[in-house]
Amino acid sequence: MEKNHPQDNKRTEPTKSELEILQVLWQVGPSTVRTVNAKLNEQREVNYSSTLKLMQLMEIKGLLQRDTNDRSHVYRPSDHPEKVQSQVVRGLRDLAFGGSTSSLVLRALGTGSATPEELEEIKRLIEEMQKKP
Amino acid sequence: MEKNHPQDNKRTEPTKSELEILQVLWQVGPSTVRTVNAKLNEQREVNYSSTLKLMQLMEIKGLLQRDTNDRSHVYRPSDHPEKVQSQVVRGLRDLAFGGSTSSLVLRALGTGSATPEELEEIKRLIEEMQKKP
DNA sequence: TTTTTCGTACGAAATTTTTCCTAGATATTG
DNA sequence: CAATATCTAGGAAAAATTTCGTACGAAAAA
Repeated sequence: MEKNHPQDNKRTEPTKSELEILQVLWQVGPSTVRTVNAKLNEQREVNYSSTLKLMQLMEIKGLLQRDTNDRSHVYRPSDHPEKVQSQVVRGLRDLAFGGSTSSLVLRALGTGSATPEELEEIKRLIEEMQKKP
Repeated sequence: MEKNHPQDNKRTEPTKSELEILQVLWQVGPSTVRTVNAKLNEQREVNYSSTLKLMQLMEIKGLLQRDTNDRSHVYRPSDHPEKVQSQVVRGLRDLAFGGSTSSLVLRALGTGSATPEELEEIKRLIEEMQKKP
C-alpha cells in the first residue's frame, strides 16, 4: 500500500536548494539520493545526509515521488520542468519586474549569454505567437 | 560626517522581501519608510517596524542609501534596476534553467502574459542583437 | 507647557530553510 | 560468521530570513 500524499494541488514554491535537486532529476532522470548528491557535489560540498533529508521533505511536500521497492529509493519529480519553471518565472516576474514579462525577457536577453541559434529560436517562437494569438 | 558603507562591491543577492522593497523604490523613487510600508500594505499586511528594520538592514548591506538630513530618512536604491534585475535573472537561470537563457525566455514568453506590443519590442531587440554581435 | 504623534534604534522572537549527527536495519565483503 | 559499508528515519542544531515589541528622542498639536 502506498501512502497518500496530502496536497497534490496547492503546491508551494520550491526553495533554492529544492530547485537544485529538481534540476538534477530533470537532467539525469529518476535517481537515488546518492546519485543526486554526487551531482550536487560537482558544484559545491553537500553532505549526503543533507541531500537525503531535503529529498525526503520534498517527497512529503509532494514535489517528488519515490519508488520504495528497492532498498535505495528512486526519486523523480512530480511535475515536469515546464510547470515548475513557469511557476518560478512568474514569481520572479512579479517580485522584481513589476509583473512585466517583457521587462524580464529583455533583461534576460541583455545578459548576452544567448547564442545566435537561440536568438533565432526565440524569434521564431515570437512570430509563431504573433500569427495565432 | 557620513558613515562608511563597507562592501559596495561584492554585493549579496537580495532576498524576496528586499526585492519587494527595491521594486517600490524603483517605481516611486526615493521614499521614507512610511511611504514604502504603505505601498507594501496595498499587497499584504506588514508592520511598520518590520519594514523599517528591513530597510535599515538593506542600508547596512549596501543595497540602499539614505539621506538622514531630515528626521524621517529618505531611502533610495544603491543600484539601478538593470543591475539588480540582471543579477537575479542570472541566478534563476542557473538555478532552474541549467544556465540556458533561451529556456528561460521561452518559458517566460510561454506564460502568455506578453502583449502584442511587447512581443514586437522583444523581436526588435533580438534583431538589433543579431545585427551587431 | 503638556500631551500626543511620529520617527529611529535596538533587541530579540518567530519562521523558514539548510545542514548534519546518530540510531537501527539490511546488504555486502572478507 | 564477523566486519564493513550502505541506506532510511528521525531529531535537532545551525543559519538565514522575517517579524515585531519597546525605548527613547524630537516634532507637532492642544
